[in-house]
Amino acid sequence: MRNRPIPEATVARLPVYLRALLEVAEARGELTVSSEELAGMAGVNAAKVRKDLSYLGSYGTRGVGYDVEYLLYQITRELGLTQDWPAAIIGIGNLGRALASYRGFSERGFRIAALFDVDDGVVGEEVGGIAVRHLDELKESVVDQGISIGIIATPPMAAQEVAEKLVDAGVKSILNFAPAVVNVPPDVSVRKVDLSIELQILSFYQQRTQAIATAREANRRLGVRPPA
Amino acid sequence: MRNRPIPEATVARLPVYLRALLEVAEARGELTVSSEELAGMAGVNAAKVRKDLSYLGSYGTRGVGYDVEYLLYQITRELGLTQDWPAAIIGIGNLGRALASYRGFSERGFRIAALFDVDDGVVGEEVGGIAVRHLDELKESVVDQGISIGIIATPPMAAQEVAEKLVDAGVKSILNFAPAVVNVPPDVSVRKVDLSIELQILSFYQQRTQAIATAREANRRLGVRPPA
DNA sequence: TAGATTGTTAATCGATTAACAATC
DNA sequence: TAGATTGTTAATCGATTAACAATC
Repeated sequence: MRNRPIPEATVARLPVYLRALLEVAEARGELTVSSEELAGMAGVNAAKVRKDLSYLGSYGTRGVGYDVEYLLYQITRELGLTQDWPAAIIGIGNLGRALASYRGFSERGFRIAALFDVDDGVVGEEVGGIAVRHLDELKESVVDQGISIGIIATPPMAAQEVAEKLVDAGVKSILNFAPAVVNVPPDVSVRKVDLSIELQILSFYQQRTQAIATAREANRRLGVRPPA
Repeated sequence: MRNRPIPEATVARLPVYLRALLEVAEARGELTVSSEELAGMAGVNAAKVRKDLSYLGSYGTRGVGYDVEYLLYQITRELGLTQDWPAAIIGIGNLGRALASYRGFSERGFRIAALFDVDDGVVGEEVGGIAVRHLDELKESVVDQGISIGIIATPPMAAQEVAEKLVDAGVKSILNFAPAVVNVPPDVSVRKVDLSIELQILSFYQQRTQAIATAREANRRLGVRPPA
């Protein structure tokens, strides 16, 4: 099934399959991989893997599996990773610094091309081999360096303003680490990573787990047996 | 509607409403807030807000809206944020350090209670006011300090082993920053934050945006008019 | 009462999954 | 051919949304 828009849920899993395939390719020996194996590595079930991959086209062989190299290439291409998307980080605080020196980005083919801040104590400093520039130079830098991804690592108050500057400079993809919702035109993609929210969601499930454990303990004391 | 399990999608949005409500409460003046306002701040639609909040119980007043303070309390309680869930970070590299000194956690009520690494060059060092201990002391520390959340910030190779140690120590909630899938028993919750995967997904949408722009440009040149 | 806004229903949409025919 | 595994169908499930009666 070609040329149908790929579901969002599938897009979100493609990078997971990609990583699993890279692992298989590294381990060598195996030239093909089954949906069952891939599912195990990705932590999903095999039907989902096959359905997801079917959106890219019919790249498997019945009775055999998927050619590792070929599938790697197809997913890489589908995700747009064959192209260079230089990124800029705005807000060079603790988090911005960690992101700027995060090895994982360059390993996965993403190039941090510029850093920005508004604090004169930070502007000019070199972080991870790149000099921090003033936010006022954002637009110029985006155009000159062909930056296509903006990574917001500012305090929440500044996030919306920075997002607007990025949009004004022509950036169409934003990764937002600031604990704030930013509003952008519909042709701009924003993904939000909020560390505190992740912990808060975890807190909910932790509480639930504990409630279950407490109930079980109460039942045990009362001599209630759980259903077989 | 009480005592129905709250949908996962709703749980994931509660922290967003919480943040919006905190903003409203800070701005004062307004003692109540409508689903419409809340939706605007959270970046969702009003029907979703009302549906989500209805899972917590009927805490709104028709024709008036939601009492800000009361709703704040209910969401806080529902998420388990009235309790103390001490967290430990394992892997004190760049990311681990950033997380250890991340203000957002303490602001949102999460306490980083312990840090662990296996590198003798790092063990003993103090990061964000806490001495890094050796991973071998994990279990002891988890029990002594009542740690209930484990934050994995190790290289991918170590992630599974660390997850098992956490589970063995009795931890039921794990936040995994390592670019690897970890397998845990079904009673343990894992949330995964993968910075590279976020960028890869963004790359897909960036590519799509660009493809659309290119197609539009081609149409323009050919004199094709978009449908009104 | 008139206006505002919730809580809930029901329709719709999208994602998941088991099952199996197709086919290597 | 027999065994293995894909690709696709169809059933099911869960999430979203518009609409509106209930009610402040």
